[in-house]
Amino acid sequence: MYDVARVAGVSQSTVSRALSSHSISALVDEDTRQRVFDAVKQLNYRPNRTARSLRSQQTDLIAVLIADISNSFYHPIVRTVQDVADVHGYDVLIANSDHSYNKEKHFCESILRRPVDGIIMIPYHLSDDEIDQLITLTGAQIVVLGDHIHHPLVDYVWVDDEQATYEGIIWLNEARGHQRIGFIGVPESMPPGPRRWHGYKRAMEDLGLPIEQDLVSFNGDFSLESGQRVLGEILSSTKPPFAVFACNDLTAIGASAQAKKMGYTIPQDIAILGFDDIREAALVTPSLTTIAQRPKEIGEKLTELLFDRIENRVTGPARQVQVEYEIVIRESA
Amino acid sequence: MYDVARVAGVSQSTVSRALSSHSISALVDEDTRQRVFDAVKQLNYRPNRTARSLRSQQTDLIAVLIADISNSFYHPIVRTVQDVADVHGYDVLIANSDHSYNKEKHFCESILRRPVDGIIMIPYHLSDDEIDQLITLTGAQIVVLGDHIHHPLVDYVWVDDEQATYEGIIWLNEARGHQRIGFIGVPESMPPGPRRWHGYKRAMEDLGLPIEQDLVSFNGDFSLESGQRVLGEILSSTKPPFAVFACNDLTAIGASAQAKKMGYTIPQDIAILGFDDIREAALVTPSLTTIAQRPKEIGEKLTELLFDRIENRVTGPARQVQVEYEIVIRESA
DNA sequence: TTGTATGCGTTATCAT
DNA sequence: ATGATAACGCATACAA
Repeated sequence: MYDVARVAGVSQSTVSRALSSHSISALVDEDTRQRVFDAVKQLNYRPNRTARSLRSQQTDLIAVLIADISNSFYHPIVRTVQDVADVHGYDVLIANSDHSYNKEKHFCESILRRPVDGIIMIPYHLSDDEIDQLITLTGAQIVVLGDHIHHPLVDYVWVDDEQATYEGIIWLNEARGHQRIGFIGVPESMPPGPRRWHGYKRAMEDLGLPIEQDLVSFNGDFSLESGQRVLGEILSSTKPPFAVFACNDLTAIGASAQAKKMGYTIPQDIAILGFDDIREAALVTPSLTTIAQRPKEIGEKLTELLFDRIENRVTGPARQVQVEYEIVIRESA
Repeated sequence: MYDVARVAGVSQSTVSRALSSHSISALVDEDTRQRVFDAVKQLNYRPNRTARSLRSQQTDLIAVLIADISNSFYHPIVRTVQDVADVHGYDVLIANSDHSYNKEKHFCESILRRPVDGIIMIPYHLSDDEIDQLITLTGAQIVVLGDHIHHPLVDYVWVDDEQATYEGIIWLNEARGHQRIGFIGVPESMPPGPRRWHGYKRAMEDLGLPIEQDLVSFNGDFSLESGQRVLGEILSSTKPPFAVFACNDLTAIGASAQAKKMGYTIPQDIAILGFDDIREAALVTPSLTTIAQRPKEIGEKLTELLFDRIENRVTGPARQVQVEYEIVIRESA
């Protein structure tokens, strides 16, 4: 910057002013600005973001915490975040939580050392208090996907997956005639799991259907492998025909593969309903009937909410944005 | 740091020394170090990485440039990079090039503004000169996947996909008896494309088989959609039976879907051979016969090479690491 | 409108 | 072994 200043025949602070985009015009003479720009070009000068960050306490960096980069559900979300962030001149840090509370805490530690301007978390196990601490300690804006948070400054995007699951189960009964409907879930500590479980339970109650213990499991972990394993466990204690709702598509696809491997026909012997509508859902055979989320829209909303706050367009209380879902009927149920 | 110094009853510079990990022991008295650590704990102090970066010219940040986060081929690679980087205390920036030269240049621009300690590029279109410039301008270490670079300081990991493709084509003929073998490729500007094309051509020559123009296309772009489109184009100008090699699995899966949609049977009417062995390859029906790469190993090697240099264990001339491939025989060919 | 001077939180050089 | 002190490259309060 000093070099630029020398070439342009001005002081370093004038260069700084000329280059700082937010203080548009007014602060520096048009003629001076031009000289500075010429010098910048001539010297091929680039501002150093590290120095700028140190001084301005702003990093032009956002972090995205997802469960796992290899779960396709997150791709359209992350990709949208990356693209929008890029337009705003921001870079994107991506970390995986593997649905683990410990890794989320680890993530917070990282963020404490390398402050970012904004954080997007999907999903998250942190308590309101922990989120609050993260905010006050780092000064970052936070937006999340999910509705189990109530912090005055944390905007969230949410999908009513309790109701979505409810409707899915009702549909399995009313449209497909299933009486025996199972549930492949995850431990209570994995956020969207319990909500979907409640939707299932409510639906079964409203339908007057018994919940068969043999058809219910919380041993999944959102992975394809866990779907295979859990369906195997179920089949070792009870026999088809039945239908089963899997907490996400990866699990559903695993369950489907396992059922096929054990010689059962889908959906005749075992009907399977998933959740998410990831790309693979349409690719597998039989293709997966599932409750579709709209990840691109989710990504857009999250990023919008975040930049609204990062760029100070919004300072008021937490906002909520709901994104729709829909049942996509394919072959597995 | 000043607060810590006050509590520990030492000077700020002593705190710095006590905390700087590379200057192990020796520099500061064990007793003093302990007092500092206690103070750090008591005050819940965290070093500020931005300030550290400004001073040390080291960012503890690496960037990974991939084509597209939604292509599963990259997931195990990226995930490995993230995990290893985390162990080293590094954060990972991820950017998408969409196989576009312009976006790669854009990426370089970003990196120029926000220096990183290391860069992993897969794939890349940049010329040796451009890479060289990136290195001298940013001081970053660079490692790449692919062998079309010759820079004295850029280590690379490579898979002999020319030979892999060659063997794949030979296999289609010798093991499966195909005489008519097509090629779904990409424009010459997309790095691994040409290498695979050469492997195909060499195999066809060695087999004494004619290359039918109607069965060859460079209109793909590594996407699923392009596979559908290109196979449609091929089918509009010639009729099965034939076999076709697709430049990557996504394209192969698209082609497979299109063939099925148009009423053809795989592999009887149209046999399909892919490249990569992404997770979906085993999931689709018919499951995809493909040339498997070892993405996890690729990720490990890339990260190893990179940190060897970042952490100054290696300073010599560029190293090359070759990773194996193998044909995975499933149902599509 | 421009320049001077200061400090953001570290690391590193130099004395002591 | 420790403590002053000077950068690192920039943004900004204040003075001119």
